[in-house]
Amino acid sequence: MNQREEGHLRIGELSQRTGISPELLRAWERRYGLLRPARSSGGFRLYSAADEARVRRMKVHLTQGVAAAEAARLAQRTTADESPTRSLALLRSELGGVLEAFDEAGGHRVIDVALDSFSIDAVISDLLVPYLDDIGERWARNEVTVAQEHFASNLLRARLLALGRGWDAGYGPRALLACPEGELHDLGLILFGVALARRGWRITFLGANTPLHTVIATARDVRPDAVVIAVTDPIYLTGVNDELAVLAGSNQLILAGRGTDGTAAAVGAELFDTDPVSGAERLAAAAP
Amino acid sequence: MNQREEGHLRIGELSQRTGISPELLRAWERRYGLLRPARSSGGFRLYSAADEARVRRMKVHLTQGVAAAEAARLAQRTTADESPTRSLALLRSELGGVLEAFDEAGGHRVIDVALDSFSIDAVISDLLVPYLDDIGERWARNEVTVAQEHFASNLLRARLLALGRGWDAGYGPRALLACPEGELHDLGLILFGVALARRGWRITFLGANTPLHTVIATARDVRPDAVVIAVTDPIYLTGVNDELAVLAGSNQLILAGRGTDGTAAAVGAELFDTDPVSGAERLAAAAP
Amino acid sequence: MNQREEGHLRIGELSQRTGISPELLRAWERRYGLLRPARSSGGFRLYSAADEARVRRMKVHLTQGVAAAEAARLAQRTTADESPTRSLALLRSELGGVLEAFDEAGGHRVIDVALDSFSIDAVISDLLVPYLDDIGERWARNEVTVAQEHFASNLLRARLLALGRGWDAGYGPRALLACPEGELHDLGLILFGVALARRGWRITFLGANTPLHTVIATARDVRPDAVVIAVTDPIYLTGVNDELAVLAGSNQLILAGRGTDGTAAAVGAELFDTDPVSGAERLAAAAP
DNA sequence: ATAGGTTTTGTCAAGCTTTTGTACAT
DNA sequence: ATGTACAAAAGCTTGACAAAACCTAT
Repeated sequence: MNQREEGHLRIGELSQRTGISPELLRAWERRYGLLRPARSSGGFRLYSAADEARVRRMKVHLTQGVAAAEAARLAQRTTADESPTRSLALLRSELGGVLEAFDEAGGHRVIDVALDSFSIDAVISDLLVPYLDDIGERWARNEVTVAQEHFASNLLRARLLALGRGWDAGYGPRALLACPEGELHDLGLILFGVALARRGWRITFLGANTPLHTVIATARDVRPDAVVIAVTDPIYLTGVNDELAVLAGSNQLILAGRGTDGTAAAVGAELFDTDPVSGAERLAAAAP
Repeated sequence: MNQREEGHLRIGELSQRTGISPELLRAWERRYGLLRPARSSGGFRLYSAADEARVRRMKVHLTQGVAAAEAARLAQRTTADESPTRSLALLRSELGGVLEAFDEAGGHRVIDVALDSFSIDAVISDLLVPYLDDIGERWARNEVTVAQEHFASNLLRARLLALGRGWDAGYGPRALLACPEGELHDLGLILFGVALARRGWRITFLGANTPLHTVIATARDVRPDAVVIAVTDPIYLTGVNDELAVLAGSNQLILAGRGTDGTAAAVGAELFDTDPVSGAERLAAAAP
Repeated sequence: MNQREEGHLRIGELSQRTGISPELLRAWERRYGLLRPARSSGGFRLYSAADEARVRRMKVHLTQGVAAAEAARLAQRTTADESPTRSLALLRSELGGVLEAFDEAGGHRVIDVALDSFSIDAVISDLLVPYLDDIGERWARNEVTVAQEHFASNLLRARLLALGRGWDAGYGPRALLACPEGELHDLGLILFGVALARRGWRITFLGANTPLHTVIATARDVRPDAVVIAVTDPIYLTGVNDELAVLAGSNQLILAGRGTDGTAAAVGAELFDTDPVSGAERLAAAAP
């Protein structure tokens, strides 16, 4: 919902659409704060679709005999808790249920609902990352088979890579993404890529199990603005400090994953050990 | 993008095509940067097809009452903004904007984004069906021209039939799909076919304006597990009760479309008056 | 170019045929270089059939309102790239070119073109399999970096998994697909899955690097009609004969990949060592 | 609800240049 | 056939204008 509230209407059009006079619309804004229009450079009010909806609700309440001040409160409140059908927490457990039963259609359905109701950032942070953490833990406790984990990963990977299609297009800065040799789990890296692409970066994706020397060569080739190396376990960074240092020498190098602080300090890389969305946000905020 | 990136039109021709005066086109360029034409060696403006599409989108927004400055912003955004995921509701209004501006590339782009981000079921239920309902209503209110409706229908039909490619193959039960004589709108039927094919059924598609005796003959031939007759208006079912009864006698017959309950009861058919995806789900759930 | 360079028309005749005055034809030649007639010994212009076609295209563009200078450019250009369909062989080298340059958009474009003009089976057999073989060989000869191979694989995997979306739905027999532990290349397996799904089978996909004991457990769970284990190298089948035998005991087991004949014979599995499409066809033909 | 001032936006005009079909002289 | 000339049509830029729509404050 961070998005640009669009469809900017001027007061005359809103008046026509809703049947409320401009004067009254201004009065409702002043008296009850019902509307909070943007302004044009010259000062004209510019209303969003949400504003229009609020006015309509206000009208409904008025015709039901509610007093204006109260009607305005109701009209606003409804906006606030216009909470999408199901919470992401709920969807997370649903996702686990269907994926671990090898139910492909069910998996896609849950993701459809999530993407339609929430921003991608939210879906990543509050559905996918928690679910992946969760399945990882349960796998460690032997509550989930490798097959279930594979099935879930493959479905999610397919879905996320489809979301990422075209992430190399545009004009923004470019990031080169890879997991080092041995590291086979690239879902976190994909999540990071999707979140970063949302912020206007272009992504060149090398994926799991990529020897660092080839990352170095590719970096020379595509000249990225940042190189991101992600691991799920610091073990995959043993013995590659030299190569990391080379990368850090000629690029902004980011190490993502828990337990990588030591290595990051040693080779002169930045450390990102939080969730993918925060990481993407942090990188984008410091953009060139 | 190898396509006619050019097709350079001069301002008079663009004016004729779009119905916007040359002066105004220049003003929009100067004031909002809506157009960025190339120039001939002598300084004449040379507009591309993308420019033309942008002008058309601008017009659409203007007729919807959006102020010129904002309309220009919206008209530009859809082309420029490759942003990955939006909600299906948002995509719906974008789809309307581009299709009603006769912007073919834009239409495909919106559908691409939708299919990348959501499953086909969701795209049908929450993007295409609502959009078709919407354009139907606005057509009834004379807010959309026949040409716009035709353009949109044809683009969507082509796209959906491509999705349906190969829907006759496989192992599942078979459905025979047709609209009766006089009924020219088969998009709903195609949507139903796509949703049903995704559930493993094989589809034999006869399409719009098919006399029922032809359907009867075909049903004898291919022996479908279900025959689906869809209409947008019950008027197309007048005077064919006998033929429908024949169909219902030897097949599972389904009538789809609002206002068909009377006929369905009279001839012994099942009534499906909800959206295509639910209908397909219902039929598939009751599978042989 | 060797073509009937003849048909030599003089300017009067060309004028009559095209309805363009001789003066104007000469003007177009002088001003835009639209025509490049041969000359008779006496200096008369002698036009070829290509010239005539160019004039006709020029006329078409003019009636569409394109300015003369631009119409001439278009009329000439269209001649040049009049290559409607490219062969899959040609597309293969294009695909290599773009993917190995880390050009994501280009990769998708090539695949779009291929899928637009050819069946999925053909695209698999004559574009993707040959390309993957090719890149494999060049990788072995160190002509391709690991990064290039990873980039290409990830893009193709994303695209193919998108094609496979929903492959678990329907009524057909079910196949359980996996690569054994250690085997990280699952693209061939995905190709097989796509080809099989096109034939009405349902797919449960476990993907690369899946220990066989978990495949056994999953097979008990989802009761597939066939289990497909694919490798790129028989080395990944060492030491798992017992588990394969268990699988073969309670399922139709298929081993896919070159060099697996020994193992297949030993454990009682079927051997598929041809391309994915033939394999899928063979399995589907012997369907329950 | 009105008054008095501002912004937005479509339109027009003046003076000059480019484009393009046709005509004419050699 | 060639080259030049020409004039109508179409465009360009700058600047300005006025009606409609909107603002705030009373």
